[in-house]
Amino acid sequence: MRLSRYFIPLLKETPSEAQIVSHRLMLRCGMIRQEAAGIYAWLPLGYKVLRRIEQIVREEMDRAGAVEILMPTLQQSDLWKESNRYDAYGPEMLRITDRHERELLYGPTNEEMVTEIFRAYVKSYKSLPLNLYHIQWKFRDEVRPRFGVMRGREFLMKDAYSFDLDTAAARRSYNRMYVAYLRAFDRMGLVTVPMRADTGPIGGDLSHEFHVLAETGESQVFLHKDLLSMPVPAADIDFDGDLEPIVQQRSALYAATSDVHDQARFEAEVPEHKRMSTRGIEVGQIFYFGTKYSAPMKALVTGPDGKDVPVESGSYGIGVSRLVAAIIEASHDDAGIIWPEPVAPFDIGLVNLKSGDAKTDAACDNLYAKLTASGVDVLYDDTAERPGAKFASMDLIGLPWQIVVGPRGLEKGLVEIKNRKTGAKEELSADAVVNKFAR
RNA sequence: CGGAGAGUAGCUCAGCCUGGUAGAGCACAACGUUCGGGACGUUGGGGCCGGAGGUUCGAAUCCUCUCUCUCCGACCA
Repeated sequence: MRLSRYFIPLLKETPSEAQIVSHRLMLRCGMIRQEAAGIYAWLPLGYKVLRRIEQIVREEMDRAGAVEILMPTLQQSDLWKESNRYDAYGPEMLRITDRHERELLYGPTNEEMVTEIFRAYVKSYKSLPLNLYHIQWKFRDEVRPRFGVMRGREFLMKDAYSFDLDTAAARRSYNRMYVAYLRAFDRMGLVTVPMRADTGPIGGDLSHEFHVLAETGESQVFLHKDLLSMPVPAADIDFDGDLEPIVQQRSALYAATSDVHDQARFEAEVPEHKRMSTRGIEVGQIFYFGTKYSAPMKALVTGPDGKDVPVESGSYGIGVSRLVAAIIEASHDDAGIIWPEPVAPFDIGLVNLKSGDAKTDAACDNLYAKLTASGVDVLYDDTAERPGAKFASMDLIGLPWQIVVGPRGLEKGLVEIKNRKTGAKEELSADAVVNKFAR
């Protein structure tokens, strides 16, 4: 993409509303624009990152055997009355009345709707296990939205719902999501720790929150340090196999949010030099809640014994839009964002140091064409800005690599490549650069 | 929902106390000089001062109401 034809409204100054680094950087990079409290428009750069994160989540859900659907943002109140949550959910639920005076709501979550879909079609244990998920905008009318997309009212969430005949099978479904989450977050360059957690208003018996450790996190967390260096299951992990050991390996080590933290147990179980207390950003949560919805909503399946039983369920959320901010919190420096390669909005930034100079333009255009043709996503700064400004902008945007092309290097037939994370620079011929990055 | 604060140019803010025809820096446009880590000069465009009412000869400024946003606390992917 040529910068001169793109839309990245960079800001030199920090808008006054931004309190945390990710919010500040997202605004300065022109990734998002606030349209109302906790409601954001996603500008091209932000939207690209959002989609890349979404795609990783999708791939890992699919790998774990979940099936993607798309449910609407608006729901009728009837279903929520069936589960008795219409009143229980309170003012956080945005309620809307249509022209026929029907009560609608902007979905804060989808247990009811997915259960309705399930019960309409699935009657036999032979159709199980089943896991349906979607990636859709949610709305929760938070009293106090803040920190940009970290705590917006409208947010993009992946929510999956598992259906099983009995608790043992439900546990296996839960484990599949547990492992899928470890993999998805790892692919985004994040170190996350699953923590035993409160089940909150959604309810249930078994729940883990996945936290990214960061100073600006909203939750206080306590954990065994070894959890930070646990191996993440590889892509060829057998999701039909026994995943319990993977879950147990982590569950054996103490990790809890302040809601369920037990200081005495923490000190008893974790040797002092392994204790860690810090802040965490919750980027995912998984629940097993049994028949909480299937029983009142009569989502029954017939078992091998011919008897109808309410289906055993769990729900599994990932805050996709929150992850954009969480990744920035976890990966930045004074100059700007440092994108992990898998979620970077572009693979490479190409800086033309002397736009308008025939030789430099030709060299850049040539590099840009070759890299693009070989599948590399390049942001090509072909503007007439001064070099200093271009470097600052590129560092702010934080693409993993920068290629710098100027007359001085071209005299020697070389261009410079710089790694954003390490700052390491190297001079190479244009052909060598193409070879290095071509897919 | 309790407490605190802010709405003036695209952004950051001054002006308000003590009413008198709206300002700065950055950004934007033109020209010139520049150009390897956020250049400089000259000129120019841009704001019914969040909205409504009131006081006054006169309101960004004083009063009342209202809307929006931000921060601190209790709740949440």
